[in-house]
Amino acid sequence: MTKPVIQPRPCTDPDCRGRHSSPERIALAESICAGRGVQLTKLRRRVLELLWAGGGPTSAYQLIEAIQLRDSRPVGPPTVYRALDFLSAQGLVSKIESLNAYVPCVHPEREHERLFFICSGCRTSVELEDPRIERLLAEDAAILGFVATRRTVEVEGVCAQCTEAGAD
Amino acid sequence: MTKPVIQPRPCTDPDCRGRHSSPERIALAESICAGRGVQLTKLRRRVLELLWAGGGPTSAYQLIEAIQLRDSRPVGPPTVYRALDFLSAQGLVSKIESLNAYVPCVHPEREHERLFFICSGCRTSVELEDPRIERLLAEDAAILGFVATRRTVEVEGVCAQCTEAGAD
DNA sequence: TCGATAACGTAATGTTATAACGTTTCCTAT
DNA sequence: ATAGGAAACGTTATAACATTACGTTATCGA
Repeated sequence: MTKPVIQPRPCTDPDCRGRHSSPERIALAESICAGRGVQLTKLRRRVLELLWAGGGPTSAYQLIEAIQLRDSRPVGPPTVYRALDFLSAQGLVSKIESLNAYVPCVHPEREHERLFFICSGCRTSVELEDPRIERLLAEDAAILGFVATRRTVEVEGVCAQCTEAGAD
Repeated sequence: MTKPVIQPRPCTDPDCRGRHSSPERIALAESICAGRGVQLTKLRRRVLELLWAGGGPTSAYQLIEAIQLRDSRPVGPPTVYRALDFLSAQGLVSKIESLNAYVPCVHPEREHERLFFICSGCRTSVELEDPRIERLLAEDAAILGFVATRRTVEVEGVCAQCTEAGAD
């Protein structure tokens, strides 16, 4: 009886809305890092796991707490921020600027800019890709003669479930 | 010999890129607040002036310093943050989330969402309106059943002048 | 001019992020 | 196997951003 091996695979559903198992996404991160010759160290992996476990945008200091709880050892802010920097650089994590919090990226394998819908009711976020918006932003940038390096698109509001569940 | 009176007037150029005199924009803010029956107090006005004078996204603590310099009196963070809250609520100021800094809004008279192009070379920002992007975001939100209350669209990069002036 | 409300002052504190520097780990070439 | 170097991590301190709580002053309508 062998443990079932988790196979990373690219997601081809443009409308999946982030519905993936986190072990599978971690495995995908492993394989992406291996392919690039960069190290997904124990700490970096732990941070990524905690972000997946978080169930929503998680602050750096929440991660610090969580690591201390789970690994029974103290970690300083720089340690966690470095891990977040690495994961961001690899496209495995995004910062939600309007919350000063971090989320795991659902589709690190895709080379797309992401937009986020953030529910103020249940404190969750949904990641989306919309090439049309990317294109318009690129167009506007071109008109200004502006060379874009990073995009932040965040929409705050109330998700369908929270709207149903009653006024917020 | 009378001092020329500055008349606030709506801007009809969709492509003005923020080219307005700041006294004229302050006058416009006055008239908007008067029309709404809210007070653009001395402090709030001073904060707005400083943002116009800043020449780019300005942090709350830079504003605190600037007020102390200019008015020779101490102000605490809450004082400035309250003024920023008021100005934001009136659509006179926007926060640049990716910089934790604030900019005066060029077109408070228009009821549009704004997008910002932020140059990492000269530390300036350009405000733009793009109804097409607004529309796509609304469309995506509708698909998710998401009720949007606030949008943040920020593009970081290098502006035309800085690109010309040499690599950044 | 009284009372209510909005605006502001002040002290303390909470939250987010980075600088600076030393130690460990890991890989590579010999 | 091992010396050298780079990458990753640990630790302390501090910088930067933001809010809570509470008291005082200003403003405005009845």
